[in-house]
Amino acid sequence: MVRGESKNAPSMADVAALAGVSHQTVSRVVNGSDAVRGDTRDRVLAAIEELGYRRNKSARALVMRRSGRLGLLYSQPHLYGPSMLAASVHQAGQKAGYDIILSPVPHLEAASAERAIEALLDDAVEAVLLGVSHQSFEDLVVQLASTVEVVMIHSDPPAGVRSVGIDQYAGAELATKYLLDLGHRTIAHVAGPVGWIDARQRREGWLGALQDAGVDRGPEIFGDWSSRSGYEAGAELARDPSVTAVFAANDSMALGVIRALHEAGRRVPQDVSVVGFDDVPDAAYLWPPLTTVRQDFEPLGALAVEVATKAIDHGSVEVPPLLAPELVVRDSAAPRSGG
Amino acid sequence: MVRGESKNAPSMADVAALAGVSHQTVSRVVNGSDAVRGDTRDRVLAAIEELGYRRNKSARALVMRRSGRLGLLYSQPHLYGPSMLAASVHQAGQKAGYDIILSPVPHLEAASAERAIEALLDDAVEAVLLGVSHQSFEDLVVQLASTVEVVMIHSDPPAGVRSVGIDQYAGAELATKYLLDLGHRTIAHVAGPVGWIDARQRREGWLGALQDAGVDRGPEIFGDWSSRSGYEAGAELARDPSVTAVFAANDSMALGVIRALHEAGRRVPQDVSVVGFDDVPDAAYLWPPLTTVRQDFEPLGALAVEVATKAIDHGSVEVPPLLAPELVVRDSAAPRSGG
DNA sequence: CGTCCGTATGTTAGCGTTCACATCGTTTCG
DNA sequence: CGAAACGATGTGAACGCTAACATACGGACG
Repeated sequence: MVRGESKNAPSMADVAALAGVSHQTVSRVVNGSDAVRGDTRDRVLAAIEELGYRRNKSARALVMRRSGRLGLLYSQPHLYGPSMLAASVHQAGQKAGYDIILSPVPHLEAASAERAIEALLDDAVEAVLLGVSHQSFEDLVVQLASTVEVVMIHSDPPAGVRSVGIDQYAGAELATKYLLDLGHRTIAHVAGPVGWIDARQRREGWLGALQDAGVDRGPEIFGDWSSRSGYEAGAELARDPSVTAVFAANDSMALGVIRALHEAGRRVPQDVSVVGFDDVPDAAYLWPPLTTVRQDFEPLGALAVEVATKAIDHGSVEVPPLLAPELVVRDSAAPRSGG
Repeated sequence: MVRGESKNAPSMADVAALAGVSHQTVSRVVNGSDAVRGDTRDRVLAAIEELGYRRNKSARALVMRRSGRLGLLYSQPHLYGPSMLAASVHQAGQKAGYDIILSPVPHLEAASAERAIEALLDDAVEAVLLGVSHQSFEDLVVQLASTVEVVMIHSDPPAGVRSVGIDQYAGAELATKYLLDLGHRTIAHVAGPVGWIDARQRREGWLGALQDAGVDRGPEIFGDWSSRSGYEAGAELARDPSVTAVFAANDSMALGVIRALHEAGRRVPQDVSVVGFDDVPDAAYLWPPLTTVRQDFEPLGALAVEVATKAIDHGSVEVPPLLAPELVVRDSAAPRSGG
């Protein structure tokens, strides 16, 4: 911007003066009231155009006592899932006429999350969407909910909390049953870190499917969502010849497992089958292409915004059914050989 | 939030009444003025605490004629780079006392980008950071810059435009020289799509390094950043036995290339070396681990915010030097065999 | 033909904050 | 010891908007 060029932004009064009407008429036009005669409206519109008028949201928020803003807190912005969630919430929010404040918290310490929530509250958001499905938030939510509308994005919400989610348990079950159907009987699990709800749900889905099939649980190793941790888990699992299949709690860890298996000379999928979770865009082009469980974040974000806006408007505590994930079969899992 | 529970949020006047002072004194305390006696300040602070008072940003913005907000427009929110950029800008902004409005545009059509910018302008951002290094923005920027401060995040900015960036040319040069040093003489390039500045710069870096070495340019194929397009390019390249090295313009495409090479029976790196760009977190755990060019988004975001705030405060048009990327050597590239 | 009503528009107040200035008590110093 | 200076606090107005009410103008109706 060239220095000194900008005069003060035009206000309704300026538009009104130019159009030869009162500021209230301008307000009516801007807000689409039908109590304005056609030619008056046209004059006002022309004045708005000429001055480049833009309604001042701060003034509006002040007098209406509503910010028109929704906040989304999300962790792990370096991962595909959270980023997509953010994008889809943003898009859905725009469509619903809300401004969305995206608040990524890179490292999930209680302190930084709480600071981020404070910032959101300072911004007077009308609802907080919590895209942080970590245990440490379950207490926080209750207290937060007394201040502002809250929607958790969560597959296993505490009772009475507004939430939306994708069914992580069902997804894990899908993956595990698939491996079972392929004839595998020792299916290891590389779990997400303790404390993460999705990690817990995926682990329980794995456990549940095994139990339903009457199959003993395979070894399990806890990772931290990173491919590095998957690699380390894979190296350990590779030493156990009874393991013919691995279900990893996300695609990154699955990819680390695959590398470790390669290095140990165990072929995927001929010797060991691997299934991931998420279906990141690259999953289909790994070597071998990764069989995984797809979650679709588009409808999730839209649903979250919908629930939030309903909560704001009617105060309803609606918990829509969990969205269903989907198994995407590719080459990284195959029938158990030599069985 | 329990319906009907909330009274109106407390205002300065409420705090003032409780503390037995005027609203102006409360204002002074909240803004850290030193012209308040210690015991008065304590009384005010206590009242703030008791009422859970929060300063109303809208009212403040209205009277100060400043929103205290910075907007970041970024495309490709599904990719690692843009997401990290967003996170780092957000963090740096917070630290600098600005609210950051993150505006991801999923599909880069002119219409949606322009709508996103309008939204940012409606939010009265004091500066727009443009994390969209696409050609189609170069015209837009000029016009936008007459309205609001603009900072491009861009490795090859138009003259006179405030910008920050990572040196894409240098990164590509690094990668190509490395392959050259390894003895490769036919180095193919899988380029990013036409129109993207980073794609252009990386391609030119490849070209430049070859030229400097007096080596003929290898085949080049244009992808679209996706692993799918990398796969398709790789399949084509695999048919050309003279190609012993491939430099892909990002890690996703590199990974697609590797899969295609695998499928064609050409070993990586024994038969063909592959180098990517970005150093996404999974790159180190692919099979084989990917040699790539790392860009660090942390300092980039911080720099962008710094330039923006300086522009707001002093109107300076500063263009700091491009940040240097770094070659990360892993296993996917090796000396040319049989040479 | 005067009254009533509906439609289009204008007027006033107030949202919660900051800024500029006014006030008041207390110290300082000739 | 009185005036000046300073430090702490208060008062009033204004930012740009919307809500509520007031007004003006016309046509319908008895």
